[in-house]
Amino acid sequence: MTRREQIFQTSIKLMKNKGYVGTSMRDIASGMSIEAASLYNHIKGKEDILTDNCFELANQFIDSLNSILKSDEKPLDKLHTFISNHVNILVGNMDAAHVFLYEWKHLSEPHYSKFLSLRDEYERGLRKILKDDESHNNFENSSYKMVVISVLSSLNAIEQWYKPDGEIKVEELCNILSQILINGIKEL
Amino acid sequence: MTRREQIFQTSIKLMKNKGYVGTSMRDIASGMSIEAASLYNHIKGKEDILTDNCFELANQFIDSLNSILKSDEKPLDKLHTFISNHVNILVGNMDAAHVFLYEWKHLSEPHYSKFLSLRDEYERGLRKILKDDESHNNFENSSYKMVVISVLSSLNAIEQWYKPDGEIKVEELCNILSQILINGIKEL
DNA sequence: GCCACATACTAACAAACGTTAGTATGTATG
DNA sequence: CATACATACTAACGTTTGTTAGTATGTGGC
Repeated sequence: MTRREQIFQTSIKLMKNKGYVGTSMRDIASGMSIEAASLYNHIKGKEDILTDNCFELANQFIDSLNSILKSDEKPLDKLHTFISNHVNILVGNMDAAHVFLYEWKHLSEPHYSKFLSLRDEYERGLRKILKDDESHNNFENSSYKMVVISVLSSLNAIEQWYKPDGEIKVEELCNILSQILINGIKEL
Repeated sequence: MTRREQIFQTSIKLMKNKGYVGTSMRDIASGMSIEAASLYNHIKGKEDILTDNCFELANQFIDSLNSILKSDEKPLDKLHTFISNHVNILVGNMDAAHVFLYEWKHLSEPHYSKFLSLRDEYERGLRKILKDDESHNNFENSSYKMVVISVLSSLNAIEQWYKPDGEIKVEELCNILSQILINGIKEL
């Protein structure tokens, strides 16, 4: 791992607890046992950290989406793959995911707008996957946004409680979440 | 509305966009067209704003929970009431809800710990309501935390997209969300 | 042995931060 | 008229912020 990557990792961990704005360059430096000024040998500035982290994850999500959209799976299988990919990206980057989810609003332009448009693209992708699944094609149009965001929120909540080293394995996690989302809490 | 309440309202609106740490006393003052020092005639300090906001909402949620727990509704009806109450509190305080949900981590002790314990109490309450409903009493124990957080996350996500003046009424919102959560997206 | 590079340091900068002290002004109550 | 209160101001404080400039040290390749 390069020094730059070490800095990112340290920063993300701190920002998860104290937020992007609440984490100072001196906090980060201190976490690496160096001086704040030394950080600038490896990164251009503080926002580098946020920007890189947010788009690194955003691209993973978008890549996953695109590979699903152009696959020839059946609609319901696409939904399962979507859930599984989403969960795996989250679980594979627990700290980074938190910052990605809750600190992106501190991006400055043009990154802010770019990020929002990627997020929109992802939500429209999930919407398409849901619409193509004819086993529940009787949503009202105005309900889709609600459904899409509910599903994503439930998935993203993993970051709040999942322990990668705990007793629940990732595949199991995907299965249970698919169950809850598709069949509801009634039938688990 | 007292001057103090006006300050809170202005602050919450700013903090929704720029976060608690990212919103300065001068930002707030500027939003009210006064000087930063003048704010201190009405509040003790910056953290007053966050603390008051977080516990105002937390108490609303806890009050709702307690009235449900001691009611004699049937379990499934309790769940519906829980969802309805939760949604109504959120919708009745859209800006405040955002700050409540995402900025509480900047509370300092002892508020931070107190807040966490209220949150825990609320989650345990929902868990009890779910467990009492025998129409789906076959959860594994380790799944309950997941279910509770999934439900709450879906409900809390309302704050991200719901427009109180839009075409969807609050009762309708509660009904659709109950459907999605209880029966899953499959059967809507 | 020399050069390039990665890595770190000290010192300092201007700006922004939350907050305090002291004071002025209007308005309502007695 | 006097007193109290709400509300606002200017000025300043000590601290923290992100960042830059300039310099030192070690390590690997030619």
